[in-house]
Order: sequence, then structure tokens, then C-alpha cells
Amino acid sequence: MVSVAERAGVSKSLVSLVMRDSPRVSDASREAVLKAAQELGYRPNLIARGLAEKRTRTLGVLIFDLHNPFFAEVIDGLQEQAHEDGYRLLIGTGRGRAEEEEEVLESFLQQRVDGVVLLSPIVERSVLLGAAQEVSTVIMARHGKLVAHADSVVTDDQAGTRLAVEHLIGLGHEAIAHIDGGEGASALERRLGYEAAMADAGLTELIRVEPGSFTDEGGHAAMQVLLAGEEPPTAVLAGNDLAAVGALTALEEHGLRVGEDLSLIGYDNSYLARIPHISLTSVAQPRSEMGRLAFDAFKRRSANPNRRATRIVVEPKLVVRGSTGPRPSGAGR
Amino acid sequence: MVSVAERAGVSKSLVSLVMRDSPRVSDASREAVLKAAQELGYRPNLIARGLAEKRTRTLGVLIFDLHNPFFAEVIDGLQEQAHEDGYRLLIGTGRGRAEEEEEVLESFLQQRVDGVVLLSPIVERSVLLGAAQEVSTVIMARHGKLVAHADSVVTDDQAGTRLAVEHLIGLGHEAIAHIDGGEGASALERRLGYEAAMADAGLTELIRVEPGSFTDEGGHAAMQVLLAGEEPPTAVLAGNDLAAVGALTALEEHGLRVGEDLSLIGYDNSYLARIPHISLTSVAQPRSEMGRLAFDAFKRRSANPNRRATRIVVEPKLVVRGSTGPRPSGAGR
DNA sequence: ATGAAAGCGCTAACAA
DNA sequence: TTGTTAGCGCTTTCAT
Repeated sequence: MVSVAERAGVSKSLVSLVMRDSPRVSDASREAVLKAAQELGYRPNLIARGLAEKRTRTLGVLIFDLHNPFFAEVIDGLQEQAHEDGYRLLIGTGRGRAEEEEEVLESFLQQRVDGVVLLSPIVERSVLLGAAQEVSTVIMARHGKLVAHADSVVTDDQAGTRLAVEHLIGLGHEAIAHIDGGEGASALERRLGYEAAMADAGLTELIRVEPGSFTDEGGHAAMQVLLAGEEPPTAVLAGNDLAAVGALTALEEHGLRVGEDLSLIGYDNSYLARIPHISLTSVAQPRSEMGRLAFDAFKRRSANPNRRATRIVVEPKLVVRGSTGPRPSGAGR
Repeated sequence: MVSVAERAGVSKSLVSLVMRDSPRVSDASREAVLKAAQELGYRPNLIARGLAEKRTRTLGVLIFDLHNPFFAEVIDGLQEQAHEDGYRLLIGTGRGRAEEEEEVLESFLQQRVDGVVLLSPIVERSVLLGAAQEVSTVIMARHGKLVAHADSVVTDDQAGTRLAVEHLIGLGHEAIAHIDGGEGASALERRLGYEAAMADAGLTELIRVEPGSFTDEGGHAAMQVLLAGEEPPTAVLAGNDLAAVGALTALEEHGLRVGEDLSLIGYDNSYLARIPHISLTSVAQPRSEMGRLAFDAFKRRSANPNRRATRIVVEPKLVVRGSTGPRPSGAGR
């Protein structure tokens, strides 16, 4: 920068002003500085700027695990919004382990990020509280009590499974089973929505929750059990798309046609559900919108760090595809 | 830091030494400093450190697009190795657009990363050359001429399709078609491998390349064309798994059984191929190993920035699943 | 509109 | 082993 100043015949303060295009520089000096910078291939040092300004225009994003396509889309929305506003994203993952998540978070803080966005974090609540005290923090896809001074973006998972159940009831189904997500992040919410919707429809007796998980194998095993029973359901609501695909395999093994002999619904409307070969009716969460909302929340909180914690709830939608159809006549109850 | 020094009754240089656990501090001072830091909740400022040290221990990773699970695994390998060595990852994506990729790269440079890893970048060659002059750079999954002063990690895609063809020939197939990947990154290499393997087996006349793409729809359309022809192939090699799944849909529509009436092979051994419901024979690339190799390459180059450009080639493997089987008797030629 | 000087929080080189 | 003194490359007063 000093070399640019010399070449342009001005002071380095002036160069600094030009670099951040301040309006109060004469056109003559601005041009001279820009020209010199160009010729020297000058590149501003953001490290030095961060130290002087005491802020980095950087957001730390902690992701539960990179493999889940759900996160990729959230980041898309986040990045788009952040980029527009001149922020950069520092992305890290704890690869599913709480202690690694803590390390990543600490590293963000040491790097003096201006805020953190935690995507479905599994660290203890106390860690979240600590983070919220240090920096603007947004927590995504994690249910439970609000964390003081942190904002939270979640989908209404109960409403999601409710949508699914109502769709099935509309098709004439009554014996609707649910494959539970086990330890999965939103498994509890999804199950509660299912149970409530069944109860509201007067189908309390037919409630059937089969233990499972958010994995392929979990869905497969659970569906096996359901089909082996005396009165198999005519429709099944899986905890997520992955489990639904596992269930699909079980149906195939039993020679059952999906959408005809039995209806199946997933959750997440992931890429999998959209594959024609699979064509799974599924509950969609507005992922990139969630990312945008998270950035907005961050901005609001940086403007006013002491505002009270908020919870932003977004509504899921049902996307109907080939895996659901009318209750087969005579089947089930 | 100065407050830590005061509280511990030492100079700030000493605190600095303790923070970077230098061996040349007395146990007494070390303890005092650690205790003071603990009590004050002191957190080192990596920005300031970076400015003073003129290096950041940060690697900029540019990803072609976050949605492709291929990249997630590469990053896993990279992150693991980097973490072990005390490096952080700054992840950015150009979301498939060259100009955005350039922006991200420039932003990495302004942030003074110690190196960049470019995963399947689409920017022009001149941009790569420019990056390599500024900082240690590693280019992954991009074929073509070596870039001066940059190292490159690729898989031998020609060998990959060759493996696939040889597997099919071993099962008795001769009429083996290839669905081309179109503009996709490694499409050309894959096609060349297919053609060479066919020629080597004396099946030159049966070479059939159907234009397609690396997408679901591309695979679907191409397979439609193949099946509509007079002499449909008995085996098909798709450009990647996604296209293979699209092809699967077409087979289903024609009432053909995969692995029996027709054999199908994908490429990438992605998550999709592993789903039992799909069970696709596919060519696997050692993704996380590629990530580790990339980090190694970065380290070697930072140690010696002027070494000549190298190309690290990793070998693919064939993973056989249910989508391939013996040529049906009497079918095809 | 422009410049001089101080300082951001750390490390590095040298001295003690 | 420990402390002192300069920077690192910027931004930010405060003058002019």
C-alpha cells in the first residue's frame, strides 16, 4: 500500500480511502491511486484491515456433516445473501462429533468472525450459551429451548408430518404407520406431529410407531417388521427420505408395488425423492430460504446484540409424487 | 494479551511463547500464564498473529458445487489431514459459474491464505497460472495440460471406463454402448477409455456412443434412444451414476429387468449406487484419499515453491453390484 | 481534500 | 529464561 501511495504521489491514508471507495476523495487522486494500484498488482490485505477495523466481515458456519445434501442448499441461500452484503463464509464441520464441533467453534472465535451460524449442532446447550455471549449467533435446525441472545431458525416438523398424514387420510388410508427417526435431530417432532394428526382424525387406535432411524438400513428393517405383522398398514410415513428408500427395498423384496399396494412418504424432499426411479412423495423444507433467513437474523443481531432471542419458524410443504395413491380396495382396514 | 501478562506478572513476549507452547519457558512462568489466561478467558487473536507471522495456516478450498457428494468426501480427507497439521479450511464455491469462481479465488488471496485447493475449477487456464504464481496451489479433478508451479490430483478416468468395459466383456457382452457425459468435467476421458477398451477387445464395430449428459434426464433420454433402435445393446456404460439412474427409469418404462435383460454401469460409486433399491455397479474413485494427497502436495510445494508442476494420478476401482450380469442368451449379438 | 501519527494484537530479533 | 523494541499493513483520529 505504501508503494502504491508513493507511485501515486499521495499519502497512504488516501490510498486507504480510495480502496474502500470513500466519496471524499478528489477524482484526480482517485484515478492516480487506482492507476498505481493496477500497475503494481496491489491486493488489499484483509488480515491487516481486520486487525485495524476490529471486524472481519466473515461468518463462521458450522455444519453437522457435509454429506447431507440438506446442508448444501442451506449454505447456498446463506452464501447468496452474505455475498450480496460483502460477507465471506468460513465453513467448518465437526463431522458428527460434539468435541470436534467445539473445536471448530473455538477456532471461529479465535479468528474473530463477526458471527456464527450453527447448522444442527450437537454440542451441549452450555456451549451454545457461551458462543452467544461472544458473538452474534444463529442456530439452525435445532429444536428445544431458546438460547439466550441467540436466534434460531427451524422448520415446523410437527406441521410437516401432519401434512403427510392428512394427505394419506384424504386418499382413504387409515392404517398409517410411522417409522421413527430414533436419535435423529428432528425425530421427536416428526413423531409428535404424526401422533397428533392421527388423533385428530379419530384414528388413535391405529397409531403405530415402529422404531427406526434416519438411515437406509433403519428404514429397511422397520418396514420388514411392519410387513411381517398380522395387519400390515396400507400407508407408511418414514422419518426421512433415506429411511423411505430403505423401506422401498423391503417392499420390493415382498413383491409389493409402491403407490398401489402400499403408499409411502418420506421427509426432506431431497434429491433422492426427485429421482424418477424412486419418485417419492415427501415433505419439503424451504432450505435456501432458511439460509437467507439465518443471514437476516445475523444482521439484525449485529445491529442490536442485546435483543431477545427469537425463533423463526418456516412452514414445510408436501410434494406429492408416485409413491402415494388411494387405499387399495379391501386391503387393510 | 497484555492483561494476561500483567496478571501473570510477566512480559507479553512470554505470554506469546506460552501460547504457542514454546519449550523454552520455565514451568513456573508457563503455569502462571496459563492460569491467568484461564481466569481472564483469554482467546488468542489469530488475525493479529497472521499479520505478524505473515502466514495464516489457512487453506482456501474452492469447490465447483456443494451439491455433488463427490466433493464432500474429498473435503473430508482434506480436512482430516489439514486439521492434523494445524491448518484451517476456508471453503467457498463459485456455484458453477466461472466469474464467481474468480471472485472467490481473489477473496482467498486477499485473505492471505497459505495455499489454495481448486476442486474441478472451470476458470480459464490463465487464472490458474496467475493463482499458482501467488500462492501454493493444487488443482483437483481437472484434466489437460499441467499448470506451471501448480500440482494436480486426478483420477485416471480412462482406466475407469476401461475397467467397466472389461468387466462387461468378461460377462459375455459385446454390444456395449456408452452414454456420453457431454460437457461434464471428465466426460471426454471416460469416452476415450471406453473406445480404447472396445477397440482392444476387437469390438470396434460395436462401439456406440450416445450423446447425453451427467444428469438424470440426460441418461434417461439417451437410454430411450438406445432402446428404440433396431439392435439395442445388451450392456450400457453411463457417464456417471446420476445418468445411470436416469437410464434405469427408461429401462423400467420398457419393462426390462436391470442386470438380467440389460446390464448397466455407473461412474463415481456415489451414495446413489449403494442404495439397495438401485444397487448399481459403478467405478469408484478414492475420494478422501484424493483429499489427503492434495494436502500433501500443498505441503510439499510450500516447502519448495519452485519445484516443477506434478500430476498425481490415482487409480479407480470397479465395485460390482446387482446391475450387471451375464449377457442374456440369444439377445443382442 | 489530504497528510501525519498513533494504534489494532500479535511475533521477531535482539539484549540482558 | 525473560524483557525490550520494532514492525506486520491497515484504519482512524486529528490537523491542516
